[in-house]
Amino acid sequence: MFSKTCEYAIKATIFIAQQRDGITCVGVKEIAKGIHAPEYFVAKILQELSRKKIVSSVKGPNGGFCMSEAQMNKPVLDIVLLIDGDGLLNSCVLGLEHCSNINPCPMHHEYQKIKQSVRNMLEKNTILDFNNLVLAKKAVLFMN
Amino acid sequence: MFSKTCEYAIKATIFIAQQRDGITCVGVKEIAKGIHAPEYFVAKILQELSRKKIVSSVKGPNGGFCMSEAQMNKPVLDIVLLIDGDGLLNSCVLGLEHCSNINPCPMHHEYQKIKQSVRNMLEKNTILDFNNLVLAKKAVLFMN
DNA sequence: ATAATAAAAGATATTATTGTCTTTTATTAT
DNA sequence: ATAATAAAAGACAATAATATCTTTTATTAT
Repeated sequence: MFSKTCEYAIKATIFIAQQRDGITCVGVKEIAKGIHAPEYFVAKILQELSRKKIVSSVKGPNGGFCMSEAQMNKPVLDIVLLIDGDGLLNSCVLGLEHCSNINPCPMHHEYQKIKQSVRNMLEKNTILDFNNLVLAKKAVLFMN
Repeated sequence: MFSKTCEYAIKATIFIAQQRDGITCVGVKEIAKGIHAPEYFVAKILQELSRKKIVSSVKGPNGGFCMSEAQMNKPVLDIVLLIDGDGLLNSCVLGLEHCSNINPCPMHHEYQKIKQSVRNMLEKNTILDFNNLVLAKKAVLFMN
């Protein structure tokens, strides 16, 4: 479904959103531990997320990553589009170049429904929504 | 969604199913052209499909690949499970090891619905079903 | 029987993804 | 001002996915 990079990106943002004040920073090390992901790799991903303003970053002592309320209220779709592109939502499930309603691949119509429900679920759920589940201990970001 | 290998596998079987008599063989070259896929690569994939009895193969002159009625009536899910495994249907969307209803990742419940509709669509549609669309010229296996 | 055919099997090459390490730059506390 | 900190940037390494080529084996038409 998602690339590993995208999985880490989603989990990292949900983790960062645990600091609700929008000011307190979380370092890469802590994030990597909190989502059981390779530290250097999430560092790279966070660079990209920071460049594209999905998260904010602060250098130096007490630095790290944080998110404003506005950033937390973005749909998870934003992250997916940034990292994996729109392939999941717009590409043909069988890889045809110009698959469409009028010139479809055999799976096109069946797959349209699924695409739509994927888009819908990524659009309607924000990073904050998912973080709320974690804060309420109704969901986790890693396991042993 | 699917790996390239899996996309080719699905398209190749749908293409082979165009020979409805279950006897007439189609060669790799023709299949590769018919689905716009690299010849040697589909050859490899067809080897695996043949080994697992998704398709039948015949060596020598007039040889190639064909499918019996029983084979055509298998759900596309069989191919997906063989090539990509059950990750799409059983793995956690965020990559957690033991994600479940009682110990879920934040996206778990939302994703369950999608997984279910993917499984459903792969289970209820057979290779023959999709081939019917192609025969009826209501769908294509390649584009220019 | 023999030559031609086509898949099976095995080996190799290329590219993309994932993961790691080092150096540089900006910030902050002292 | 300076040293310590932590992200940014760039380079590199390992692995997996995709793609290609060669040799072997089985089959069939002659």
